[in-house]
Amino acid sequence: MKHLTIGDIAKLAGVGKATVSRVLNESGYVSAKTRERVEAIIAKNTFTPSAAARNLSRQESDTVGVVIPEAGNSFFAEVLDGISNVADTSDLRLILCNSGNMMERDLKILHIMSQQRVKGVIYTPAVAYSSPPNLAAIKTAIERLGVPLVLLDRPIDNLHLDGVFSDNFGAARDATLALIQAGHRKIGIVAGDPNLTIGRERFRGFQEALNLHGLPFEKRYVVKGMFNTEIAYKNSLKLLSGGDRPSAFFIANNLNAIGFLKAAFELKLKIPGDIGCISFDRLDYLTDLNFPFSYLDRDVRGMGVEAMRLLLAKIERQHVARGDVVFPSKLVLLGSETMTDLPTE
Amino acid sequence: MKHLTIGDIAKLAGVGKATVSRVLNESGYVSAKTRERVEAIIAKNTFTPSAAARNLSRQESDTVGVVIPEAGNSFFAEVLDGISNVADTSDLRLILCNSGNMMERDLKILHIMSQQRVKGVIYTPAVAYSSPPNLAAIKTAIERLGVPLVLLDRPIDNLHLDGVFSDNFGAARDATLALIQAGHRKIGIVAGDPNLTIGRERFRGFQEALNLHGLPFEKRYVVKGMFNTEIAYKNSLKLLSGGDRPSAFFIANNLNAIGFLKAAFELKLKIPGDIGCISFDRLDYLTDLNFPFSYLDRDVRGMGVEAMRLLLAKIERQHVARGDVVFPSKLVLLGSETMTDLPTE
DNA sequence: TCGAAATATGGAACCGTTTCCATATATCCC
DNA sequence: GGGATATATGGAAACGGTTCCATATTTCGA
Repeated sequence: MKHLTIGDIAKLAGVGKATVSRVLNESGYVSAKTRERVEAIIAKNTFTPSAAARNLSRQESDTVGVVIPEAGNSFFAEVLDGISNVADTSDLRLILCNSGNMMERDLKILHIMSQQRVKGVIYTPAVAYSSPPNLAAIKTAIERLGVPLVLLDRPIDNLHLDGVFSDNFGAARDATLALIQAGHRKIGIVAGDPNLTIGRERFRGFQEALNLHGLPFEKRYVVKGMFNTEIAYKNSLKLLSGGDRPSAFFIANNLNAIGFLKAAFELKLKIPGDIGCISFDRLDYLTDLNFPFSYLDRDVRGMGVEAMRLLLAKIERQHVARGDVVFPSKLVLLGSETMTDLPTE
Repeated sequence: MKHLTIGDIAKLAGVGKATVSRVLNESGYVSAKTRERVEAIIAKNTFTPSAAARNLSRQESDTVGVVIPEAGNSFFAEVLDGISNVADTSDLRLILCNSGNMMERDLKILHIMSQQRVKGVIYTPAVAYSSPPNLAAIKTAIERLGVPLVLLDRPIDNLHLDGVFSDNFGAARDATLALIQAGHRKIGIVAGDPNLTIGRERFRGFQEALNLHGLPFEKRYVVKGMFNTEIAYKNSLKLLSGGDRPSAFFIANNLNAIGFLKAAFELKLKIPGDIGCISFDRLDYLTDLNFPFSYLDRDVRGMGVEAMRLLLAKIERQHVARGDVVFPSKLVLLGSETMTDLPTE
């Protein structure tokens, strides 16, 4: 299955390659007669121009790179939906890479994107690159890329890059305040990944709320969830089945919430009643079903759309004013944060 | 940000372009001394070879295309996770396109894939292409593509193409039989999209089960779900709130199930008890939480992995024996299919 | 009617690789 | 030591487009 080339078409139409190129791109001068003849030949002969040749010649590609850490995570699926829709209307191709939350793959992927000469990259880093050598590595990888880059959801420590983020600190604080408001005094957290800034920020927000009310921070009420359902489940089970457990939890994300809920249900704990909770991000199907579970709501698909728009702006005007987009989180209280029993103290 | 070329490296190292190319690809003869010198130059100077140039020269690309109908659907997110992991280990790039279940975009996307000169395509069609003109259109689009193609989940009517599928008919039949087994006699269906073969097959399987037991097929017990949560919700609400409703439903997929459950919950119907049901595919978070909802289980991620493997096999040996892979569906009965009241007849 | 400007077209260089081929040198076996 | 063979290397021709430039023709205004 050999492909016809622009030269073949030119020969068939009895014109020069340049003319065929002009017809294809609707650029420059071409007489109506010639245009029609060339178009007829193309239609009859199944000609598909090679993107590689075009990209090489034009010294630019028609693709943007998308790097996500977990393709299976519904959060990123929804983000991707937003991204792909904007890409489609802008006639851009998407090269998708999945880091699996592994730093080494992250770095390798950026190198791949560079080889592909993408016009820009939307990037959710696998880790926060906190340690100096790692930071240096990611920094040079991004510099070598040499094209606009937009971070999505996760910042990189000590390296300011534009992106679409959330107010993780504030939202976590507000959620925790809502628990306090509801009467809880012994409050725990199903914490996220401390290797990620968003994990640490949500943790800080949680602590801040305790501070504001002079409540003590108890290390034993911290469940390591790691933004992972399985880990959150196991560790929640441990704390919840012990004698001394908090009356409420702030849960750092949706995956943690599922793990936590699984443990709670397994122990026949009632929510609310035995235990109150609020989680960061909605719980997909559960929320669709009006399951009375309180959460911090974000427009996830919108974040994808906005990331792509920001990237396009940066691609067009090479020096767009530095602008983070911070998406608001709206606290949606459906009852799971409440306390059935009055506080005992 | 100009990129260095192989020629620049060659000049710096005092060798020919061909030699640099040999070093990069570890092909042909290169003396150890020369190799080291070239590698040193490359390391020092940040050289990233252009994929476009390589592809053009080699007359083949390093990418495969993935066409999915809904990036936001968790089913495809999980499939994509499987696909991307295999692609990663095979050092292939993924070009992702999202048809949004629209036929026209489907066709346009295949054309894009052709321009990209992908090595192969994993393709979930937006529709079944049942009408002759549409069938002709998709047929020529695929022929023009001229590379191996693997269908995923959805066949194309009257055009046999290899792919990774499920036994939709048999699984739907067995699920419905399980409802009958549980004592139900008035059984409805929340049907899928009749524009899709999988929608029709699941419908047929449902009818077959009724037939096997001499139960009448009642058109008024059919809820049009269209594999869409919102539509399934609205139409379920209509039937469920009426006076004459079935005691059980076979639900054609996960999105339909969410819509159906939302309606049932809203009407305070208890499952099981007031109503029994089984759905095709698991309900993500709900299933994770051991929600007692019966479903037909498939290894979704595995389907993605298998599709990619099949594609790779076809790419390597151009004429791999025609082989569909049919993934089994396992019926997982957790109670929602049961009947609390004994049948009245 | 003439010259400038607009329109139309094709040749050829170029984009950055790979790969074929020719040539040169090193190695080896008898 | 000499011819066959293995090793090493670079020049040059692809690959399939785009675009600059030169040239030819047409249009148009004064």
